Amino acid sequence: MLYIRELMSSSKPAKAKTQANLSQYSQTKRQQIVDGAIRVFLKYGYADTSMNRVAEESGVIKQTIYSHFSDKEGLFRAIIETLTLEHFRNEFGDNLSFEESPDVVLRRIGTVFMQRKDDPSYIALMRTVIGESARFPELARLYVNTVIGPAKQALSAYFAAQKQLQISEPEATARIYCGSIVSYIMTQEVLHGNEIIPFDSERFLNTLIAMVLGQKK
Amino acid sequence: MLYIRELMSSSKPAKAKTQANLSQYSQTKRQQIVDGAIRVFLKYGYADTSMNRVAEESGVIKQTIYSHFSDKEGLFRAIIETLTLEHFRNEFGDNLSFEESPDVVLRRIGTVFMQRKDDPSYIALMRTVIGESARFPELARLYVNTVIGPAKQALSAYFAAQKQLQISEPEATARIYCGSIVSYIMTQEVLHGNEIIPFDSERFLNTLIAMVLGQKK
DNA sequence: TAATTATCATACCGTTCGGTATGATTGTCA
DNA sequence: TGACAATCATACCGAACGGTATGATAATTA
Repeated sequence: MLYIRELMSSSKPAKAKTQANLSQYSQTKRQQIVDGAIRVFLKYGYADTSMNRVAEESGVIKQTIYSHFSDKEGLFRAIIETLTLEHFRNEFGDNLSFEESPDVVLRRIGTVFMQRKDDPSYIALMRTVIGESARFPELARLYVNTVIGPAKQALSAYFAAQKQLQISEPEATARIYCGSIVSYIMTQEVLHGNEIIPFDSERFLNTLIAMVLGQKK
Repeated sequence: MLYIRELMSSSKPAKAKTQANLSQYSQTKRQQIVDGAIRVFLKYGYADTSMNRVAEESGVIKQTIYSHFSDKEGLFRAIIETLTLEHFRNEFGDNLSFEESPDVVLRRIGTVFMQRKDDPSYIALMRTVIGESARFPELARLYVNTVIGPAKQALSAYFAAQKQLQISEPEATARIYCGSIVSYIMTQEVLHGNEIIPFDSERFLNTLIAMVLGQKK
């Protein structure tokens, strides 16, 4: 009953105790738990999520959760790690072409980025990671390392490579570009500023792109 | 025992029941509660703050809290409202001079803004308002209305007035300017990115200012 | 000073929490 | 099919929660 949780910690591919996987029956249950926990944790935050509610939402009994995860913290960490890694996969897929003209590239990655504002799970993840960044600083750092860092790095390298743009501070420029969009989403969606101080997202993007492309050395 | 809480709701100046204020003795206790509650709520968030802990931190008995505030939610709302209004007072004090040259003005407000990254209570307030923005959307909207809105509006008006800058989108530009700095603080301080992806704040500001001043029409 | 009012100390209420125990039931696989 | 592992149902544990009751003490005000 205990060795399951060893296999699952940080979702390593299993260590071949008897066979490869405790396939299907158990894995399915684990996925149910993860799916349900994602919904509940992202909706209510860590402190206000009860394990009873997770069990209910997952369609699983509480003991089953504790046979897959050590405790509430372990489950929460696993959930946030999973979501963070998923976001990494999607962030700057293959949008950073060095051959197309910069305005096309900047607009495409800006648009893709901006689309996240309509994804409730993205909004909820931002809120949760930030909201729990005092209690779970290591999860915040994971997010920085996995999502923000690589995105910033990739865009920074792009700016540095596009000599005709004459960008003397590629990293700062990359931070400004991404940060502006993040802040826009934060204000309009996370903080519900939508109806209070509305502003068209395309118009915002246009200004931002013009600013980056038009800056003097 | 009940009329105290009426007087205090939203800190209106009292309705002259017998006299003006229940001066000192009671007011002092209320301030103790608010001060203690600020520390506790900002540190642990709403759900993980217990009224016992607030009482302990405030040096006051639990019943005293409930004679000044209706319940835990009422206390939390009062605390966040207080802090939000305080931030409004300080945000763009008198830094938006229309007579000095734009680079001086932009640098000054940028520097003042950026200094907030070293203020733990500012960091904690950001974290709390965002973290609780699902449970307390009206507090998030209050923050937008009171802090973000006016700041954005003032800077936007400034950009519109400085014709020589040829800024065709003053509001978007104001959002980019403030949003970049907020995002910088968010990444570096709130999410503990300081040691992971360090970047000098002055260098960041220099790039941002140059970008805004140097943008083409 | 006398009466009023707020705070104190302490104990309590019902509920929910994270986590566990027990034993029956179901799925997996040799 | 039989043996074993995992999930189920249910009940329970001690602790902590938000909030209240009671009665004594200290501060305010008339």
